Amino acid sequence: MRPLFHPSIDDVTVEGILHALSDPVRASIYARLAGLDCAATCTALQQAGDRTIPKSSLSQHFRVLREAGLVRSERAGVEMHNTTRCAEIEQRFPGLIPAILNAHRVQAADALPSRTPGRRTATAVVRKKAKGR
Amino acid sequence: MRPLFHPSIDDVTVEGILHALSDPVRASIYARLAGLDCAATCTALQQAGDRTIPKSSLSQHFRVLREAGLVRSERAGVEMHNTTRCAEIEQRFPGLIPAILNAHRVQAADALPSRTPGRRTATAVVRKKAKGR
DNA sequence: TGCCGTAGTTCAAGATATACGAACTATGGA
DNA sequence: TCCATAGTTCGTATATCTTGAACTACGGCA
Repeated sequence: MRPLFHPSIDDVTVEGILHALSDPVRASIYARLAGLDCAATCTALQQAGDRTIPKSSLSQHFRVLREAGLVRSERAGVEMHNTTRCAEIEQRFPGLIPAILNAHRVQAADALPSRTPGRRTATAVVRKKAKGR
Repeated sequence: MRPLFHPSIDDVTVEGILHALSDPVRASIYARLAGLDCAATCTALQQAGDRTIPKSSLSQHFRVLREAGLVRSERAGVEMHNTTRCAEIEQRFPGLIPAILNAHRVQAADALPSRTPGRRTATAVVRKKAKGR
């Protein structure tokens, strides 16, 4: 089993962060982790919205978050303790993470009243509309 | 030729925006467009860093930006006039775009002094490091 | 009106990345 | 030593991205 890789804060890129958080599952995981004031195990964050993420996918998602520099994962006995690296990132890219988390909140608040279910990315929506090309 | 699709501002998603801007080429295009106070044609933005983007790729990139709700494209004679939809997005997701653009600036300023060339996403960097697994 | 040049789009196929079940590893008890 | 739990890695099916080649749309000019 490869040891977990955490990039130095100087190697963290905007592209990496945006890519990591452009996935609804990862964004949800990260938002919940950021809302906590303590570490969380992977399985504690296995529910995204209405569905349960398979273990293998969950592991990949955590790897992406970790390699983007967004979370720090440390083995603690049989489980894994995940924490955000908010403070470090705030120092390097001031305001970025709060703005993204806030935007996610706005969108979630927006979607609820009309019961719009599982909105996907703009691209996905368009693809669906334009299917019969 | 399909008419150009622009999502209503209410259909614009955070995921779509982050995904669109998580690509270095698109981020560069968008940043330069946002820095302008007038419309720009596609070819005017064809240089990204040191390389020239092929026309077909450029077209795809503009489609992604457009469908994410980030830019508005209007045909003007033989060419295309592209403008950002900053104001609309600022209203829906306050602070998001400025934070991202600022982060890109920080990163660019960071990379120059040490002449670090064409940094890729964190994932790509890691993949390279871990190639001989 | 027909023809040409320019700007951009669409198509197709190869490269690359993602999702997830099955098999595996690491750790802590009993 | 054996088992259960938490997570990782592998393999493969699927989706997305990149880009050259072919195409469309428009304007200008003879």
